Amino acid sequence: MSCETHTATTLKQSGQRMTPQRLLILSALRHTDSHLTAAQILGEVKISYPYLDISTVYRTLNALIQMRLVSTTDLGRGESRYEWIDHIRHHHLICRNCDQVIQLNHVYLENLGAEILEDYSFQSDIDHMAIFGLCDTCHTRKDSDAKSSKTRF
Amino acid sequence: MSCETHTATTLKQSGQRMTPQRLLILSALRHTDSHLTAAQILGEVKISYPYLDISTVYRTLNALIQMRLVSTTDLGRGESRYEWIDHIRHHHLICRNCDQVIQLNHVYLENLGAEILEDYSFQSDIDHMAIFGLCDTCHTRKDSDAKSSKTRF
DNA sequence: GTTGGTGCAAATGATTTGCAAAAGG
DNA sequence: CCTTTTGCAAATCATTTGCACCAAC
Repeated sequence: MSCETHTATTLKQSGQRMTPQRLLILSALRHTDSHLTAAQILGEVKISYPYLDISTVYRTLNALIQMRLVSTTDLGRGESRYEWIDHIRHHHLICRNCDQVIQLNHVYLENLGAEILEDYSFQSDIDHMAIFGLCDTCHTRKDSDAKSSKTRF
Repeated sequence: MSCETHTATTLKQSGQRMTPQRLLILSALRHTDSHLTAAQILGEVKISYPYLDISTVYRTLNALIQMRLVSTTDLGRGESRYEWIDHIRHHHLICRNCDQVIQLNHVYLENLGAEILEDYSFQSDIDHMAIFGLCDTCHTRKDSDAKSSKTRF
């Protein structure tokens, strides 16, 4: 409840309105511990409210992003994923072979932003990064394939 | 020349062919020091060979990516950019306000890959990352706007 | 009763695919 | 020759937009 109230207030401050559709989209985002695509959110909400349109999902998401209540991550392949900003700060390791997503603790990137700021005067959005690569399983498998497996890093 | 020969050899090893189209696409990628979108490559090559089709560009790029001769970076907004892997290893700081791109020296990410490998057994592709944020100019301007500017990092 | 939000349908823009003709090795 | 690559056109897929109607406040 507190969260909905908070969102409603933030919306109001931006001169926007709280609607049942927005409440449902918001709820879908909060009741998952992973990222969701716009299509997934649509599917989720349609269970209880079948009239929802995908365009409303996008419009709502963009509004929430503007207000910094939701974050987007582009996990490649042209599909963006959306996540409620409420969680512990974390990042993602995404296997480019099996698409597995591993959560990466924030400590690994803690200093990076500070260093970049100091040297480049650039304010990095290192809240929520996506790092691609190969997971252990896929890496091992590729090695045994004994192809031209150059070790990177 | 040496580069084209190298590419031709790599192609041959993968059971693929060297065609004039591929040579032109390759050349377009090598004669720029920045990233190019598929459309930009098409435009570039069309100057000398107007029959080239966008689908050929994509097919060629994917072949080159498979062979690890080209890298892709998704700079957001659904457009991928492609770059010849030949350069000094570097990364990009992209201002989400003015779209300015700053090159980031690789040293800043040197340890990250090693740490992640050690702790998560995940082989990161940290060859070429895109970090979003606000450049100095835009950050300063936003501050003076005196909005809800939370400092991140 | 304004103004902003919604659903619908159609547009957009990047990327992919089916297919017959053309070209590489 | 045999197989891959190409150009073209049409198909996808995610996302956006115009518009008339509807609902917050």
